[in-house]
Amino acid sequence: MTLNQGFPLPAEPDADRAGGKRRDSRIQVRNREKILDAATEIFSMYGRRGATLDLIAEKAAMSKPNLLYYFPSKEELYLAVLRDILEIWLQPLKELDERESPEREISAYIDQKIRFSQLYPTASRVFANEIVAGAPVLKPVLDSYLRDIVKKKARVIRKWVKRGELADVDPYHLIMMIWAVTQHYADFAVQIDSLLGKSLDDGRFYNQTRKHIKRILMRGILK
Amino acid sequence: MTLNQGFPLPAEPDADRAGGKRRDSRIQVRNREKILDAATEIFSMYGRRGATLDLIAEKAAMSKPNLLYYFPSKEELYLAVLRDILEIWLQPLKELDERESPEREISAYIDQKIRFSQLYPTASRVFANEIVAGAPVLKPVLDSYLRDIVKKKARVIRKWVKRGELADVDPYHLIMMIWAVTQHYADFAVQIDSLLGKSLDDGRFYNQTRKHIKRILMRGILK
DNA sequence: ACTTAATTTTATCTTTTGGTAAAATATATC
DNA sequence: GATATATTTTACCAAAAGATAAAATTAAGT
Repeated sequence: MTLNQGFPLPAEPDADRAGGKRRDSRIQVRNREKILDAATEIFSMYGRRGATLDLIAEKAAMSKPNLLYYFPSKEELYLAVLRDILEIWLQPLKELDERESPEREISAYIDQKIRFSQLYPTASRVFANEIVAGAPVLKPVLDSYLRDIVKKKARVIRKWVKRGELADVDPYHLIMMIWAVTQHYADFAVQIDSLLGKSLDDGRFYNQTRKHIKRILMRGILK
Repeated sequence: MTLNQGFPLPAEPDADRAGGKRRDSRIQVRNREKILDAATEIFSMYGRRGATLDLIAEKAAMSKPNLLYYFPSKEELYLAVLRDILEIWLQPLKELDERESPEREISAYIDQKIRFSQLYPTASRVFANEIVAGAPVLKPVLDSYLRDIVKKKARVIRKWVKRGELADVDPYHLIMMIWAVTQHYADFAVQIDSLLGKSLDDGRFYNQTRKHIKRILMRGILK
């Protein structure tokens, strides 16, 4: 889990690469990934401010200065983590296609969102934490990039409504609702586990959840 | 906003009151409330670990030692905040009554939940933060108290299904869905604001949201 | 007004934390 | 295998943060 290209978050200084020094040696790649994974986990539990480099370093099984050799500061590390998450978080939304039926597209969208919750629950929690905290870092991205994508997709949904393929729903509220429900299973996983003793890791539960969400939501919005 | 009696969270030492010293002077009450409000706000933004006594003291407009005169430690303060929140957070669920129609009861429940999001968005965020972080403090409560209430209410919903008043929905998933959607508007308020430029403070938006959620959800679950 | 108890302030201490410097070690290239 | 470069470790620092002690101030009860 370490994608990341040209993302709408200020990219790392990245002075090299263009400059000429070689980068991305095997060990470089391996360690950066190890750190990003550890950081994701720690940030998901303690938040941006509550997380400490000591904890992250320990989880990544390396010394703190060593960690700082790869990421110049805690803030930079946090940014790197967010950048990775945002990319995969956004992907599914971009794929909503008005030329297909809303039944098929929205169903597929829900599938992708719940899949994300299953595959990257900690990442989802880092993102949730950032937003709940008031998006101190992501606010600019929400205000520009995300805003544009959502606006575009709201238009798609509105088109479906006009064509009479969908009940008269507000596109924005519908999107919020899908986000809320699908992310809930990752973000509030402890609660789910306490109440049901289950998690999305359990394939049976995953499918039951997926189908249940889709059934209620689709029934609620299809004509 | 400072209820709190006999809550399923370890109560503060509270050595006095029984002992004999007078408590709860006017100033005592006022300051504890001032602190709890400030703490709620700071904890909602920075989480349990990220929040600092300095920030809370500043927001409460008093010195840090003065704050510690009222709450013996940061952890105790956090507990006090959580205790208050949990009480009002749980209330609505307890009221689900099988003798009434599901249409009426679930509709009322959604109303109460969204009301909570409107009235106590920061409290909702503190709670969200605690759960997203893995419920380090609330886990025992989730595992016992909440579990029992939810189990009881799941039974109510199941009864409605059996009576044929409700579509064949899984009670737990339904409750999760309602929580997810209603809390989303408080917990992810920044995101909503970025995308729609609206918040539940806006009465018009509040009602539109409420109706929209109810429309889709009720359509999804009623026969 | 005077005494006692409650509240607030000032000064301070210790631990934690983000971060640096510089030496030591490992890796790659020739 | 020598040399340069990349990586890791050790030792450390300054600021932040939770907490305490004790003095100073304010409020309450008589």
